[in-house]
Amino acid sequence: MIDLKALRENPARFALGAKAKGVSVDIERLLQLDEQKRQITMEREKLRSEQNRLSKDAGPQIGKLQGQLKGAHGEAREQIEKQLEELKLAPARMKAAIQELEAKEQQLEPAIRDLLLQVPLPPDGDVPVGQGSEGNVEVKRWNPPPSSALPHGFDTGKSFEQNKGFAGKGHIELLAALGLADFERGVKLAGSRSYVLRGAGMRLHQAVLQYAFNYMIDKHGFTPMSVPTIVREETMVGTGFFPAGREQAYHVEETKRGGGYDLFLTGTGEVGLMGVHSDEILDEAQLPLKYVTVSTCYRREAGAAGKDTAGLYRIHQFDKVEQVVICKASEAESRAWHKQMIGYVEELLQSMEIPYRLLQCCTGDLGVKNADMIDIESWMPGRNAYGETHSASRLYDFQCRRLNMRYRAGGDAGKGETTFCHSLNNTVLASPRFLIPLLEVHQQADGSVRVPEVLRPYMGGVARIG
RNA sequence: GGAGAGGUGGCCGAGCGGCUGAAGGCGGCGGUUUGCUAAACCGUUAUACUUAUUUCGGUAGGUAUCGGGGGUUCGAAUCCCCCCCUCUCCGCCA
Repeated sequence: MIDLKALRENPARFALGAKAKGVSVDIERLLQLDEQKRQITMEREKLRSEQNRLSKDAGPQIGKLQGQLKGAHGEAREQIEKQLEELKLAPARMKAAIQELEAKEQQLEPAIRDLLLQVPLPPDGDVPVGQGSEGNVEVKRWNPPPSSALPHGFDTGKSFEQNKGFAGKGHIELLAALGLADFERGVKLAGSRSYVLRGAGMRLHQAVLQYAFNYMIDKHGFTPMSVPTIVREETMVGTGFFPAGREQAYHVEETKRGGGYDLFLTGTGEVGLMGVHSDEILDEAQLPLKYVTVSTCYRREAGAAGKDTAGLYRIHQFDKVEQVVICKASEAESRAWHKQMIGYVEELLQSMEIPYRLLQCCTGDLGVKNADMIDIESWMPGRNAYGETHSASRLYDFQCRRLNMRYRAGGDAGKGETTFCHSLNNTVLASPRFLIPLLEVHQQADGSVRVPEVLRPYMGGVARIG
């Protein structure tokens, strides 16, 4: 959520930002409604203030008279009753007027909130302008140098055969040949875009996840977390996935069964990690919070019908190691963390000798909550193309404002202003999608797949699949 | 699933129709004292929205907030209704 005050002061900035992102939202109307509401609120508060004053003046008298009333009879009683009536008259009249204004406010509120939630965070000035993914800009490319695993290195500018001396297979073919996955039975169980991993396939899946998870904890000091993957609507709204991404989430309709609220399956561990400290005021000294989780992710893939239907690329359920950083409200710090979080992933990919590139996403590809986003794409020989495996976002206070996550300057419950935190997130590793580059790049001429050395401890020492 | 008890400021905890934005304690901050540390004492210490003013750091005012939402009342932390959450006991259970 953006700051409504900032919007009032500089509507053009947000209008341009929305335009650059290709998001249509009626900012003009939002400002009008906000202005209306504030007028009404001011009036109401004025009345209320007056009422409070009257009440304070008349209150003790009323109390006294009511006490006298108990022992009074006849004419004296009538006298007191009359006085009471008079005393109550003025504040009672105000009450009606106040309630009327309150009703008006309550009419305006949902509309304002709906619109406000839709206003995207404007992209940073240095983000290239573009319509969609075709406007993204490659900023870096890394190819593995020669090594024992890849004697000639791997150059994504050349064909697979030129690199490795034989014609490679795609991951679907490899999975089938090595008995690592079973798509038919997956579909039988759970419908399209479902799969079963088996044997070394499942083991490799777990190995990359564990490797990546431990890597963030042991090498970079992230705090390991397990967080809910089935959450309340407030958490989805707070983390910025709703309302815009509502169609992407599986919806568990508990209210239909008599429950008090519905639940939603999360499409990323980010939701749980960011939700942990919602409605909290953290101490400045606690920051930055560096969290990593590994969790199952559920995505409806609505609107992706017909896209990437085969294989492990676009599936409804997968597992992901996700990192988030919650830091102080500082653009410089936010930018520095972004670089670091990307750096961790680069290191990780390099350790597994997977060619990758960094893409600076353009304005049209950012989504409502990001000021800046870098996608990391791994080389997928079967597609003869890079495919997105990671996405690193910088959100400033957009998410923390929605989540009401603040910190107090000056350390342990000390004095100081409260400020919304800044947040960032990045994939560490998502599997089984990541098995695509892993299997395809490391396949051998004999049809087997070499397991990168760093993964072997997680595979019971296995060096080769098949 | 059944039966009970509760949710009050950063934390603990009192209040159970007006004198309460809220006692007391802890913690934090400032000060006094003091070889140092500690202790003692004094002061101070919620958040959001909003208005006016401003030498843009403030200053003065208003409204709201005692889990959330509604209601009763001239007036609600306090009474009533709905919801959410926590705890205890029983049942079921990976």
